[in-house]
Amino acid sequence: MILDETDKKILRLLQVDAHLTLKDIANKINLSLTPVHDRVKRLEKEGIIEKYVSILNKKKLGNNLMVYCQVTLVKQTYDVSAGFNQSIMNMPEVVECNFISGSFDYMLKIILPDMESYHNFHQKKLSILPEVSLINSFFIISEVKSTTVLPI
Amino acid sequence: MILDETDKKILRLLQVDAHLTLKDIANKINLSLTPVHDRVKRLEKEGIIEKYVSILNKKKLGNNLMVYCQVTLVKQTYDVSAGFNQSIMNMPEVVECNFISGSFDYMLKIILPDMESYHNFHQKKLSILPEVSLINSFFIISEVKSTTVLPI
DNA sequence: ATCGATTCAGAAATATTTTATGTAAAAATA
DNA sequence: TATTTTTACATAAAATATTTCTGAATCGAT
Repeated sequence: MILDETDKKILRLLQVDAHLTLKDIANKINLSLTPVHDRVKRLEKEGIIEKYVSILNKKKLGNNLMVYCQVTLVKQTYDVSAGFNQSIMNMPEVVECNFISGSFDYMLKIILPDMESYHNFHQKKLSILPEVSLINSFFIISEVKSTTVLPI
Repeated sequence: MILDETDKKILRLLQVDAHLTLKDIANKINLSLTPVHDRVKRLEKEGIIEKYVSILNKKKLGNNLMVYCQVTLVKQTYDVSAGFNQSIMNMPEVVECNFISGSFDYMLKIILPDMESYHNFHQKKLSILPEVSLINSFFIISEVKSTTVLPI
């Protein structure tokens, strides 16, 4: 699927604010409702637009700690890896998990209320997994940038 | 601000799908439109709901490479740090940047089309910064989990 | 030149959001 | 305890937004 400049303009706008109305978008890119509507629907159908979500404020929800965890598995076989993946999917505090090539196997990003919660998570949920051999934690002191916007 | 169970139910729904109508939400939590409307407006006003965004498909936009970069600065002074932060804010391929305590200073997450783009980014945009002393890259082989949903 | 496909505009129909009005229960005050 | 105030909710009407319909203009291909 080929995106023309109009598609890209729409995507750039919707990435930043999904609550813009079709009319808002139409005005901003000098078009009528119809093409904007049709294009958005097409972008949704094609899966270019995956979903619309609300971004909540971490701190106001009491989540004041973010941690990167480098995890090394006991073995690098498919079974061990699949078992680990499965466990991670059911951990809401793990907001990011990526399989890595390097001196460890996974990079995780964890969001939690405080250090006590992290201690608990580390001891009772992560290190307890049979697939996990080593955990290396990096505590985030300050968030400089965090965006869902992709370059288009 | 205190969130009751009804607020939390609304937030859980909107985090996953911001295109649910007030009616949809009202039905799902057995309420009428008014309280749902009023609560959502209050959550927006209080900043609990920060924004509504569209999530786009990386691969369909041609971004097939994700990299974590551990960056060490030349000095850990405020000025150097502030200069680095400023530069990062203007780099659309850097979707995440966090100041870290540990054996390096920053953890970055980069999204790009391919290795060639990364090579270019590394040489022409990142390592060229006067604040940067060392870059350590970890290439993501496979994305296991990536969510904007916070545990509530 | 004509046909078909694509892209867009305008308007009507439908659905959603917003506002207004009112009621009942709980909390606060006299 | 009685009264007032506040809070939370329901229903309905008004204002907006989305969706669908109809048709015109442009571009390519035959």
